[in-house]
Amino acid sequence: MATDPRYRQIAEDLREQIESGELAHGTQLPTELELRERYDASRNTVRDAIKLLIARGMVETRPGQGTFVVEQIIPYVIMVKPETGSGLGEGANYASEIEAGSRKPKESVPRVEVKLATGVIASELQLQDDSEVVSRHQQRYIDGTPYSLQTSFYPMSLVEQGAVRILQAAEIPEGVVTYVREVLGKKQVSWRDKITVRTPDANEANFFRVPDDGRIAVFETFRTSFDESGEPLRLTVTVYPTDRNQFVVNVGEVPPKQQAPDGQASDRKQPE
Amino acid sequence: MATDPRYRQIAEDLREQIESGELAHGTQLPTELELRERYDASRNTVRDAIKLLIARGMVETRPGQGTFVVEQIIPYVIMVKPETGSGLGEGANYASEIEAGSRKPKESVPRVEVKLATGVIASELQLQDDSEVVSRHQQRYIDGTPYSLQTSFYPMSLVEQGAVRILQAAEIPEGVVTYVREVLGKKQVSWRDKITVRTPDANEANFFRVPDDGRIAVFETFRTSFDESGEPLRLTVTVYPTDRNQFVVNVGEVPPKQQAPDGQASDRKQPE
DNA sequence: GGGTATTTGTCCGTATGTATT
DNA sequence: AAATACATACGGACAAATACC
Repeated sequence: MATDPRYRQIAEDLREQIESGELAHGTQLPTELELRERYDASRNTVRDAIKLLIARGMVETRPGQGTFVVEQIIPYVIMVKPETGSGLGEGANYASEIEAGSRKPKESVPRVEVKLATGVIASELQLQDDSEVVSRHQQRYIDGTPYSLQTSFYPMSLVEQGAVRILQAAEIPEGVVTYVREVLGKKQVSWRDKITVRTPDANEANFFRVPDDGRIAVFETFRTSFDESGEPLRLTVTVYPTDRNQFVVNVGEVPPKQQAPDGQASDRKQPE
Repeated sequence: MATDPRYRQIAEDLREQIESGELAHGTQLPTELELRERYDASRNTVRDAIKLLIARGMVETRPGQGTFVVEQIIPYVIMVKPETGSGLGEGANYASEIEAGSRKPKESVPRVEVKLATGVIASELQLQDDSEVVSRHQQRYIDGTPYSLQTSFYPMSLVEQGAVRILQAAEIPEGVVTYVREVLGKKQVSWRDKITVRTPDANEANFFRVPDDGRIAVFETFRTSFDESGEPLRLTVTVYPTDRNQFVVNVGEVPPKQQAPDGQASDRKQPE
């Protein structure tokens, strides 16, 4: 068997030190020059090893300071399906999807635009390509840290039928879904969530304060909501960083979970 | 404003060519030497630009051949919640979670082990640390390509109560859940799914045939199933590559989706 | 604020190895 | 076997960010 390249050997050695706890979370690694001497390799080779650990999300570099083992992140929990009993079709205030606790959600004033539906938007809302839709975009924070970017798309027909407040660039306190139900009698009775993962674009990387080199992916969720007649009411596209979020779906009456800080990932199994 | 480093400028230029369709999916980029001349930069700088595009999942390199724009992948759709009407608690045969069509699922013979529960496993199954659990591990394929790695953990108490076939290293055609219901009368009435994303370990990267540098993440899902008394029956941990899978959750009566190949991601919105 | 030392980031040139055709 | 193209590794120079005095 071929021996691993030098930079992989070095990365492997550092990885073991990190996983064994020898290098604790948040502590600084030896500098590149020290590692260069320790492993008797060139600085560039050491840097290649570090790049590998960065790609695996184990360390981060801070120019002028050094290289550090990343801190553990306690993930936010996103409930896809509300607890049974809380009833469907609320979901206007996203605070309900956040685990209770000391966490304080905050959201920006929506930016409202009228656009032409294309691609996924048209297809999910079952509209012709280039139909008009209203787009409402918000940035959301928890405890001051960027949490998600969300854009909801509504068919323009809702506005034409009288739900004009959808066009207002202001929060709709009772929620758009409640508003549409009150004005038009259209009730959201079901939805489909699609959860995908991709690399963030430059804007998203900037907002979430993650590196813009694609090494931290984002969840992109598509929620298409339907009324009783099966007609799509809206499409909500939400983007979350994968490094601090997880989704939970409850099916049936699930017993409440006693809070455990949820240690590390499971020990994994090898395919023979 | 500071100008971007050369390698980012080059990456940006190539990115635009790819996204504009000038460089179609599957086509070869100019070689490093050609790019070196075109951009009047060193080969190492060109390589840094390509590394950025690799991290973003836009291109791949093949030694001896060249650098290519990655092909579009048509994702598999994983249904988290079965269509209403299909009843809960089947889910033994995972084929049901795959979209119908020409796709042929296949799974390996389970590897069965008795282990001590630790961390998440103990906590999800509400067992003491170091209690015994039965682990059943399988590799699953669709159309011959690696699809997921799955390990289910069962409390040893199920075996002690008489469900001895859980220990057999062979498929249980009717499904373990059905078997447990028939033998012990314990019925799976609910479950909780947790969906997270992380980088694959070496074994997973090898099985899924993705690069082992962490640039393609995996979904790791935890499904904890409960019986009528709220007692955990099993924990199933499944790992899927994020580059070819997506999750769909239906809540309420969702109208069937007319099949559209689901073009590109939504056009994204900028945080002011 | 300024100056200096430390540390990582960028960019270059070169040589050699390995995979593929 | 030869040619091509990417992978690894080295060494060097300077820039940029940070911390400290």
